[in-house]
Amino acid sequence: MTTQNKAHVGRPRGFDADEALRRAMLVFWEQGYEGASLADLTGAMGITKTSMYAAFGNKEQLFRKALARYDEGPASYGPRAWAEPTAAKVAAAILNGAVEATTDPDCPPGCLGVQGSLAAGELGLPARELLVEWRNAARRALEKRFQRAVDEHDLPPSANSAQLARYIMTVAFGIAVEAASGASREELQEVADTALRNWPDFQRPQ
Amino acid sequence: MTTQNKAHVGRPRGFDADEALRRAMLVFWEQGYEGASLADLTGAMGITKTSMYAAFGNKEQLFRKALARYDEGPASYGPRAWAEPTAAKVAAAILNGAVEATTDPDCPPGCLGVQGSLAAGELGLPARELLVEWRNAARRALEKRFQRAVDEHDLPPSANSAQLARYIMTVAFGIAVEAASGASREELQEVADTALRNWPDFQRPQ
DNA sequence: ACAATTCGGTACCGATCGGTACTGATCACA
DNA sequence: TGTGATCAGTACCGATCGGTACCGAATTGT
Repeated sequence: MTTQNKAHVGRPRGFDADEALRRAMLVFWEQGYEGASLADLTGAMGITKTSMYAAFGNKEQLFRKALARYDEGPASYGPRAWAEPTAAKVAAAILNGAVEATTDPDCPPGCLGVQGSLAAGELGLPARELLVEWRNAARRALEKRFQRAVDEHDLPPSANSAQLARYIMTVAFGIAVEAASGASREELQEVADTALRNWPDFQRPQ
Repeated sequence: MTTQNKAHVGRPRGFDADEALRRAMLVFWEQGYEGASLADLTGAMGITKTSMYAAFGNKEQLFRKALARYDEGPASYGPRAWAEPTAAKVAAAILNGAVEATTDPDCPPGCLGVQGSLAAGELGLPARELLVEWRNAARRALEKRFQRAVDEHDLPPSANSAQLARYIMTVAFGIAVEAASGASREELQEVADTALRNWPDFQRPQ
């Protein structure tokens, strides 16, 4: 029923569930939730439809687990960024991480959390709402980190943590769109550097 | 065969092709190319499947025409922005226009050129590539406008028109993603204002 | 050895996909 | 008023959609 080991009765699983999930993640990443058929998924996972249903539940739950896997892997730069000592370094780590992750030659260009399901028909609505929440959760976490920086006098008292977080996330998501449009890592790194020049510390008085 | 008037023989069309195309555009905008079924489209257009095929060709051509309609309507702020007298005003018009268009209460949130097809399966590849080209064409037009500003000494000689254009387009596309995530017009206007503060004229010497 | 249990695979489910042949009604032109 | 062209609609096409029942084979604890 789950991917967890349970009682040791019966025939053991004949495939690597983690590796299969990783491959499913790549298919969702490249083709989106609605664009990835079960035939595409199970073909890439190297298992049959029945094995997929037994191991992961159904397509929607497979997508949820693939997104969790994405969080632990390609998107893990996010939590690492929040641990940076200063808000400026946090912002730089987010954008640099976004550039790297969206242009990783071993993965599809772009971001699963963006292109996995940005618009969807009726059947794809749960996946779309899952990603909306995923993106907003990331933004709220960044806002929280920036607010802490204000409280610690790392950012000036005039800084608006919600506004800064939304700006950084907007650039990060825009980088993901540009990567999906074929932009290179170098080109997107310039975008990230340009965006980071617009930081409160560097800002001239209005 | 086309939406144009031709010879005046036979029974005339019984529906407004322009209005039908507008409604199809809204469906593609909200549900994406793959998420919009022919039943969804023809239902919203108020016509039958045969009428749609006779008037627009097929689903892919309907999408192309819906995108052209999007260019003439909701995305028409782009060419208007390029006509602004200075590069700074061009950039502001682009981002302000993006904020308005992606949060128009009469249209789905976000941008058809982004969420219409950012990732796709095999059947949706033509639509995806069409939008990749659409986004890159917009960026190249903006780059051209900025290069003209450099030539006219509106922008400093050190300005990199390609880099600036990609930065502005990245923010615009990020705004579209944020709008699709539920961000309000006011919140996104702050993002646009923040991004515009990062303009060469305002930049402190490095 | 036996029984319990889970495996992976085939075959199939009803529904929907994009697309089309055909039909009878409806119009413009002569 | 013919007459021919085009309309909108019904019915249907093969293929694929996500999902499931059932199967013999394989591996476990007893």
